[in-house]
Amino acid sequence: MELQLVSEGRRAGYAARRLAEFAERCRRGGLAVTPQRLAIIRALLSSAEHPRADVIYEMVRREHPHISLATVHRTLDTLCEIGEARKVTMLHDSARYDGNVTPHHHVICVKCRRIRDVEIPDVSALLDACKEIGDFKVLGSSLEIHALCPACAGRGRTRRATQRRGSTRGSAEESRSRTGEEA
Amino acid sequence: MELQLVSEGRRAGYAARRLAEFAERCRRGGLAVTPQRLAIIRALLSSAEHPRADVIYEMVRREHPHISLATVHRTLDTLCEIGEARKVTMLHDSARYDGNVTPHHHVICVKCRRIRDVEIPDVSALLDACKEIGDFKVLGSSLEIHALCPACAGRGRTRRATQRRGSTRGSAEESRSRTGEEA
DNA sequence: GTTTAGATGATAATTACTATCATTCGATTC
DNA sequence: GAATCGAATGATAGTAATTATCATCTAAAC
Ligand SMILES: [Mn+2]
Ligand SMILES: [Mn+2]
Ligand SMILES: [Zn+2]
Ligand SMILES: [Zn+2]
Repeated sequence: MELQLVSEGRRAGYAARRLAEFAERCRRGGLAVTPQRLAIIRALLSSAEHPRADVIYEMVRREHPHISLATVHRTLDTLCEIGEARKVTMLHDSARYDGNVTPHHHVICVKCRRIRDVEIPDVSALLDACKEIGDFKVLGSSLEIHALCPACAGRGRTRRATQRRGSTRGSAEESRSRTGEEA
Repeated sequence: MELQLVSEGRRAGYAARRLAEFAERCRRGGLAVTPQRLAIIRALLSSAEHPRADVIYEMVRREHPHISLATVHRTLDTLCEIGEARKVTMLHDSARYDGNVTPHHHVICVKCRRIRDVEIPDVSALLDACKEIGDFKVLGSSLEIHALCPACAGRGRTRRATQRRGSTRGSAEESRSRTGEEA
């Protein structure tokens, strides 16, 4: 199979549609439509680069020279919470190490960040067969499956954590998941 | 298809084999076999948790109370460099945001961290059909395809960066990839 | 226009590394 | 087994990327 990058045209069309509906979606979600929020979502949607917060900051600063970097961080986080944006990986805040260097994939609990190995021959085969995508030379791949672990799925309304850095840390479940040891 | 977690038995067997060959592999790679390195790889291979550096530190400290956290960070990094360990994601050092909230996947350049969208219907279909893996309830997924972008693939021996946090930053290529703007 | 809950800006604090450097030690050589 | 020496380690300072705090401001409702 021949995999393709998403074209800039498709991306831009999608972005334009999202942007048009943004204010309405904010109001529906009970969020104020501020110039800062508009500028930030516009910057994010204008880029195919999956930018970092500091990059968004630099972009937005041209139109809003007084905006605070903290506002950019906060707003991007808020956008993720209301489903207007996402992070490319949910494991961006600290390195998780793996002694298994064979190709494999991971299930990650979105609440406690417990990670377990999965093997998915179909996906691995598909990707092994694919040596390039667009003009990128493929080296390998890793699938991150978002899930709820048994502990977090069972009566999950405790701690509707916002998944901010550290916001879920310190709970019994969390610390168990962070010991790194077998039961 | 019924996806399964990798069983603890299989994991432990693999870990035992890796550990047995570790000293030899170090020597072959020109690395000294120190008690700290042995303790760290043993801790990593004893866990199915994909632990963070601080978790490894706590585990190792029981046997080596004088070990430094810096040594743990350094050693884990070294282990990754010689292929004895890996990180679960290569995007762990800062958040990358995405305004495209439809399910899709990403190609990531391992050198400059440029990220582009990819759609892979086969993978998405496979995962959509799968509601649980072991006792984890699946919510979604995201495939991270490691690759070389056109810019980095063309005469790539410049900066054989060790992929440490920031070690590749500041290059022309890198800063271009971090502007988040279209050409 | 007034009210007010939520948003912002300035800035301090925190987390997770990363760099520096004096000291120690594993491996090789004798 | 002792000498040698460059790599490895520990202690600690420094940095980057958030995250928290709080006084001030403002969008939205009335
Ligand atoms: Mn793994
Ligand atoms: Mn994307
Ligand atoms: Zn969980
Ligand atoms: Zn690149």
